[in-house]
Amino acid sequence: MATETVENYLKAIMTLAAESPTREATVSRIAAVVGVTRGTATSMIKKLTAGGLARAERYGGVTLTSSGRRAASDVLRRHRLIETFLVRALKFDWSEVHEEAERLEHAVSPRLLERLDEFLGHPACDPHGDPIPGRAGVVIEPAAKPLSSCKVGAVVRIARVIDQSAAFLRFMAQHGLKPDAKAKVVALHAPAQSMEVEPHGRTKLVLALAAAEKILVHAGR
Amino acid sequence: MATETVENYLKAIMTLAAESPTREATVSRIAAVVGVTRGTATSMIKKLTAGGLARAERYGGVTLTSSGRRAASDVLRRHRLIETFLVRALKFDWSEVHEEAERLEHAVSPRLLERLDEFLGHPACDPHGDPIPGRAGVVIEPAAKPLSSCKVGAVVRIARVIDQSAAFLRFMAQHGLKPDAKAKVVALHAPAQSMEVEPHGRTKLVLALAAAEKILVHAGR
DNA sequence: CCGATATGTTTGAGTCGTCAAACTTTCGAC
DNA sequence: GTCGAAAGTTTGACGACTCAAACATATCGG
Repeated sequence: MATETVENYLKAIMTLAAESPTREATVSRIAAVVGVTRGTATSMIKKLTAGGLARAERYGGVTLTSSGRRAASDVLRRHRLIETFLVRALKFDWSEVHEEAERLEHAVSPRLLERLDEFLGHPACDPHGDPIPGRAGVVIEPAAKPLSSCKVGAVVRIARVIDQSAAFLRFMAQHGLKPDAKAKVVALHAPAQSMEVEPHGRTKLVLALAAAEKILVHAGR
Repeated sequence: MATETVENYLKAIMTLAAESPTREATVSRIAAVVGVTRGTATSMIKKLTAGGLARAERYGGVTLTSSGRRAASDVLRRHRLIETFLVRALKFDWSEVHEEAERLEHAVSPRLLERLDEFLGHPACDPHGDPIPGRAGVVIEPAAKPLSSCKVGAVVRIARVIDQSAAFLRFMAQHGLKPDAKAKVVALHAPAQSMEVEPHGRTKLVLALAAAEKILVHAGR
């Protein structure tokens, strides 16, 4: 079994890869996500490659091997099932659960995890709309595009919230912007790098495009 | 915040002290409970005393200071609330929860812990009958005596099961010997170091006195 | 009282994950 | 094209925890 630290690096690499499928994960980004210096990340990545979990060429990007992907999606499965459980069963606010899950994900046994999954009725997504990998490591990434890419007048349904900082999530919830909620793009202010959004049945608000990029949506109807 | 390792040593010292209030915890026993060599335990205990969590005189026993006791009962509180939650909410068998809790106890935040406590209705005891320390670190050890000390004919109510190995707990449950269950001592075989016990409404069984020592009971009625 | 054995301590070494700082390579702006 | 900043790597050190093995002390049976 991979150590807790290794699991965190794997998770970081996989989420970075999912975040922008164009570019591979870089040492700097991995270091930033895990919260260590670049040097530490380099040596840890060396360990991952030695263990057959990742591939990296010198001064190049980092990718997971298939066994690395399997291990990483297992961590993600644990993380997201725990988040779902905390929200659904223990009535946590979705802004609180990320850090809790960050620690718990390394302490749950396979048995406990399956119990949670069953208890929750095998959910497909966590409270932020992130897909929960299956037991076999299969992730179904629902096709969704950033809110920032939507045109004025578009009606959309929130699919997923990428930025999971507590402050951002509280702000989102306050305006009714949770997964499955509907909203309309009412204006775009290119010079100000912002857009105006009206959540269904709520007062409209202004979002920086940088923020709107962290919100994935389905074309609504 | 004490490190996970430190927490485990504190827990070991406190449970050893509670187990036999006559003798102080010894280095060997602590090492055995934590699962390290004596040398390791010695140096760790030195660290505890340096940190003001324990007192130990050279070649003498180990005791917790008041702040050590507070920290230790906090760990115990977490451990036992988690066990209770796993059994009550997630339908785990009481023989399965010890190891789960052993890992989870280091990963729950104070916030999550209070949520659990509330969810469970502030339970006083865990599934094994072990008292759950209060938030302030107060432990109410219910007066109970080992089953092995009971006379023939005594009717008792199970208070607490000290031996928490999965095999022993499964055996106990199989015979209806769980906390609050009633049983009668039907015979004592001193030469064989065993006793015969009849759980209420069940067929009687033979227990080694060493095993009966690990079962605490109230004088029944 | 004495010695064997159990118990406690010290030492030297190893692993894991980390940092700071020096160093190397890459890459984009000019 | 080159030069400087950004990104990646290496090195040496450290803290936390552990072990094995040599050593010191205590204690119990006779």
